[in-house]
Amino acid sequence: MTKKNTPSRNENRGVTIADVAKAAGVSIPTVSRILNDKEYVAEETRQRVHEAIRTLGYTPHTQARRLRGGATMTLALHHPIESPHDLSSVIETSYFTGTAEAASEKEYFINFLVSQLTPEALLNMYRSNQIDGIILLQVRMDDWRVNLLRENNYPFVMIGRCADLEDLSFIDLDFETAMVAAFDYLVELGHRDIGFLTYPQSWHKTGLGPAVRSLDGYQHALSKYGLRSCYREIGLNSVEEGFEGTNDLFRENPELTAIITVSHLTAAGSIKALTQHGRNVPQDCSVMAIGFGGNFASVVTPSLTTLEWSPYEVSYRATILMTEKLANELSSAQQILVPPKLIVRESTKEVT
Amino acid sequence: MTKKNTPSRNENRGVTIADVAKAAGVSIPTVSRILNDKEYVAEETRQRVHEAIRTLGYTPHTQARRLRGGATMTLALHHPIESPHDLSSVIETSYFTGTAEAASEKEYFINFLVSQLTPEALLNMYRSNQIDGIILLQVRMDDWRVNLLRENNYPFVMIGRCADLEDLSFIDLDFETAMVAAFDYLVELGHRDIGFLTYPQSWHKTGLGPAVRSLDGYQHALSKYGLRSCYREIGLNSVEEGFEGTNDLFRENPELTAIITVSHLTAAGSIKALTQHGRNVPQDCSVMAIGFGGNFASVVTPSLTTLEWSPYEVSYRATILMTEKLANELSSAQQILVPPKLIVRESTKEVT
DNA sequence: ACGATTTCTGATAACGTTATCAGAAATCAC
DNA sequence: GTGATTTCTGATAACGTTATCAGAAATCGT
Repeated sequence: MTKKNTPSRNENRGVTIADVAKAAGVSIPTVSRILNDKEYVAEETRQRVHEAIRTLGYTPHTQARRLRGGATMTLALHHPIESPHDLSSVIETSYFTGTAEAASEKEYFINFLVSQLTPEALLNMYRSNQIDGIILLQVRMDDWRVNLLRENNYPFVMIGRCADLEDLSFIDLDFETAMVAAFDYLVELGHRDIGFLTYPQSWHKTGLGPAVRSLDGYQHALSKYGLRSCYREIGLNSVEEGFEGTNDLFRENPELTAIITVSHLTAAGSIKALTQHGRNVPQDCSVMAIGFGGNFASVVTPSLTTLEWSPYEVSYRATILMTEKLANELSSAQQILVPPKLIVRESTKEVT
Repeated sequence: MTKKNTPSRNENRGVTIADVAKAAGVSIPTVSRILNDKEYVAEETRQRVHEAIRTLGYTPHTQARRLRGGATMTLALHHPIESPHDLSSVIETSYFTGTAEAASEKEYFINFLVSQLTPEALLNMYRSNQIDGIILLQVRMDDWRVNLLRENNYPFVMIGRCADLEDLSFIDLDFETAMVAAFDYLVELGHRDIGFLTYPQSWHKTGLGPAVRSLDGYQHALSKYGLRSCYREIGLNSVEEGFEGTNDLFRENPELTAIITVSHLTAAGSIKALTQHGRNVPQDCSVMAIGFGGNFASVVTPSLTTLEWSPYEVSYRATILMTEKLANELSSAQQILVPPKLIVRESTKEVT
């Protein structure tokens, strides 16, 4: 077969359903029926075939099943990045594992797309039968992926929301509600002057990032409690932006007793800025961060009170949703909003 | 076909090679030959078939190709964890993307295994033709996965090293050499009393984690420069362990002017401990951390001088290695050692 | 005891591709 | 112009599975 000096890695071509059939003295379709738990098989035959399967160490050929079955049993998870190097956060680990775990439970395979993906390449994934469906990360208001897949009627599920989604399935975070919960907590502690350090309005408008709509939530909360608006937009998710944003906020609003920031790093910058101006956290000013549940919040001093969400949970549920959709188990589009949780740690405190 | 009220998502069953053949007025094998760039096809025919492919929007059926071709064109990346929730570091994002990118370039699919994997399940991945090969993360000295795959003669590649590996392919970090480089740098700055905060000896012995053999490197370096050994073992990778380990070190060795720690978090703990005892970093004591190239090193104050390695690069190269092995492009086992790089930031300084 | 049903089983034909062969057409050598 | 070679093409048979059908054996009702 192969050259003598390059030892073939497949001495035995693998045991097939035909081998099992022969060993058990039955026909191939009978073995197939037993493998797939179809009705109308004699108990005695079943025993004999299972025995043969065990002694031969037979396992069905996945590729053959997929070809015959007409489904690839494979999903993709797509992150819309420019370069794979841009993926440098623990969030992705969490997204990956959540998706992988759900897929594994549903006996699906999962393919992570981290390269630049053209519209043509995306369609090809379906057309060439590489995947049955796709889970889209970081969906924006106007997202070419959504438009394309919708037009072509290919199955997909979104993490995040886009415009015009009445018939689409998605899972997203409900920061609109969560911000009000955060205010419930802070107001209870006596805070009346609460600042917000957030992403630019344009990001909220286009729907970029998970904390989208937290600005809407902030404004709802203000009107609920009749408080004064006081927020500032920062550019990037970084310690520096948090530092400078906080300085800006306080220059014009020295009366603030609490700040909510849009990420952990920003919060770290806030604390740094406050400390430098002689305000201790949380004694002189409380800080609350929006963020995914990593361990960063506990590592910082003081540990951060957060409005937390879990990429693992979100991607897990999105993946289950995708499999249900493919199994036609959904009568209509599912739209799931997950409320982030308030986790109180050391960086918030009642007003003294 | 399907019920009227559940709109089938595959109105057209997909265009096949037969459709192309008919449209171009040739036989199916001819189309196949053109698709696979075989020799002996008339230029005129080729044109006509390509034209048909284009107008029909044909893409070859991946599953059919795999069945016929006898290869799954799929790899797995396995991380030996108890629960997927244990994967909570940015390292994994980097491992994932490196592997995914390499696989994509080589036109392989990649499957991330994050669930608990039994030996039986591992063998089944091969036997049921789900994968052609696997990339093992976190290989230990005595690793059941290696033993099992070796016995069964299934292709795999390791990230990390095990015992008795003369005929095995792996990629690992060369911390033995890197530690000497770190000493070259520190000694140049005038340091003679250099402490090391490292994992327990047992971890080094069993080969757990990427910084394995850094202890050997430390001892090589000491003997190269005739310096005194002074290290302490810590339990976990955490700020607290770094804090306490540093306190321990200094209690018995107050003359230390530099510390090398085994991770970023540990280094953060070290800095905290030193500062609390009135020693400023780097003026009074230098701190150097071993770590993967995330952005944490730059976020800390002072930013950390590190001995850095890239999980992206390591997994990328491991994946390429795996594909080469499967393509029989390797005449012998490849054993690659990647030297971590010394990145000088703010936490080290010459002795004054 | 007899036909009607229920259980069980095996031929056969797909799923969409590629490898192998052999035959037809074109080119070459002389 | 003839035979040998080179190009080109199409039947046919796989790869390993499952769906469909029809036939055989067992069970049932009366």
